[in-house]
Amino acid sequence: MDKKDPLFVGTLEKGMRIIDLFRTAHTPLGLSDIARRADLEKSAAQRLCHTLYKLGFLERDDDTRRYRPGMRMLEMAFAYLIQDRLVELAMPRLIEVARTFNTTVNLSVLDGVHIVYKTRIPHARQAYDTTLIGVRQPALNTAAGLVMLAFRPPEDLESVLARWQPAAITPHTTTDPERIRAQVAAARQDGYTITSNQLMLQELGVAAPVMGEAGVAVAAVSMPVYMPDWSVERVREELVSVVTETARSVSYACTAAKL
Amino acid sequence: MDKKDPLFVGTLEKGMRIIDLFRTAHTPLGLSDIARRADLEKSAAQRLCHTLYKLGFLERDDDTRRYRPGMRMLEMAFAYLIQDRLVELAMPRLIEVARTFNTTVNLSVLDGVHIVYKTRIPHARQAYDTTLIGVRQPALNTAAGLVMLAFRPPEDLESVLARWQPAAITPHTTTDPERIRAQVAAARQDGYTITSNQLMLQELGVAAPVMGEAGVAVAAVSMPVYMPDWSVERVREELVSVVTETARSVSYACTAAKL
DNA sequence: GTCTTTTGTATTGAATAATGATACCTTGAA
DNA sequence: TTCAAGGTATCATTATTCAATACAAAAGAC
Repeated sequence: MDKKDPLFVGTLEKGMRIIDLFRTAHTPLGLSDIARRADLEKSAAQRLCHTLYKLGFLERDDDTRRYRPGMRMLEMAFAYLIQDRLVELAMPRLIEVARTFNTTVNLSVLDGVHIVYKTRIPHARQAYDTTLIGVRQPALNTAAGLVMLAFRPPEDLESVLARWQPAAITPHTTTDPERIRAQVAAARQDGYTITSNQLMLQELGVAAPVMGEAGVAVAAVSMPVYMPDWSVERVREELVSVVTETARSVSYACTAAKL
Repeated sequence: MDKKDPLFVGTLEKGMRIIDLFRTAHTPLGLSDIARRADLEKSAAQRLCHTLYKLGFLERDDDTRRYRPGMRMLEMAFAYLIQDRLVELAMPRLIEVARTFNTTVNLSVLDGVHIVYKTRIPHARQAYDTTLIGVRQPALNTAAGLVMLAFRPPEDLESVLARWQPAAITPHTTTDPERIRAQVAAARQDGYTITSNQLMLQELGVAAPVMGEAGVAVAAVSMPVYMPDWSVERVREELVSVVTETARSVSYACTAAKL
């Protein structure tokens, strides 16, 4: 953050900034476009893209001359996940649940004002981007985010609320801080939470916390389902016990593994 | 590759080299270790790691002072996959098959002498690292790799054979080029191939090619199963039609989408 | 189809920013 | 406690990146 950090290698940061563009730009990008978006001189963008291309972190459409993410970016996910004990412990349990109840099951963690999906076992027909790992979503508009904040120190919630920039993604997206506080409080009581129509119409979410040591949530197990097949009532009856049990099972495994 | 490339940004390459270390080092690494493995001066490693850490591409265990992959590395997978039409088209079909036949289903592509898994729908109990995307495996020791090479120009196979460094990962791993040639030829006849005990004992693999335009394989659908539940015969009877049908279905979707 | 604008590519001198040597702290093993 | 190995901080030097520029090649406008 501080520009005067003598150990900070600016060139590397610029390169990563280019890579990072593709998290939000879901389409190939030309050189000028990249330069503009990453706030770089055209020549800098040229050199950095060229380098990333040579290294396999970017691919290039020779016709349009646009760059798009390269397969080395996919391989980085492996490098990350292979060291993630939490996912490793959770995986078999999530698979089992997905298979038994024939639903999608997600594992996510909190990161700033967002949650990030670490694992998704896709099972139903759903939008492509909701089957992918590494997705960021606003914590306060997801069941997983709310339930994690419910089982973390209150200052975490306040911190997220303070930095939160509410956006009404659907007509039913909650944007009122007070309603968020109420829902988090309820989640703390219940041990789970259910959301509806937050980021996508017809979508319901149910989540329960994975607890680490010190009684603090470190992750959340969540299941997305869709209306009209599902309703809040049916979720409460059929899925709440599933997510809470799964989350608890993962929690046990974590503490057993001293994680 | 050429050191005299005037557009090549060495600093960026060094940074990416550090990130890349974690693809093979499946454990946290200290600074000196990183410097050694990436062939960097200690001070360079220090600066680059510091930068990657600040950016969230590395995390740090404050006790051991070791670095490990950061969550931004996971998010890069999303950036990659969100632009991958092939995976997008294949995903619902793979999910469907996994659900119906209650098995794991993988989609992989060829990259040099390796295959890389782009999607895995995990379904059975299996080793953690075989559930992760972005994994690299030697093409000639996987059903997917063999079947892709069977439906590509012969020079591709020769090229891979030439660069191949056979390693007997299990006692039954094929290391004889002639046997590989024979198996690829058979795969071309049959439209599928079955492997056994190649990279893991008790493991069987069956794969069929996803064809792009020009009648060339662009990917492969594969299913791993395990003895003694499964045998080559049972795979032939029950799974061959599944993988070939799935692969064909994905192929159709690809050509329909002009991919 | 021609003209104009925008985008991509190649080259270069200048100076900034990365370098790597070194010295100083820490940590953990002996 | 000592010592070796690993981590951190600092700084003069110069190799590397930088930004300007010129050229080429597309893409749009008319």
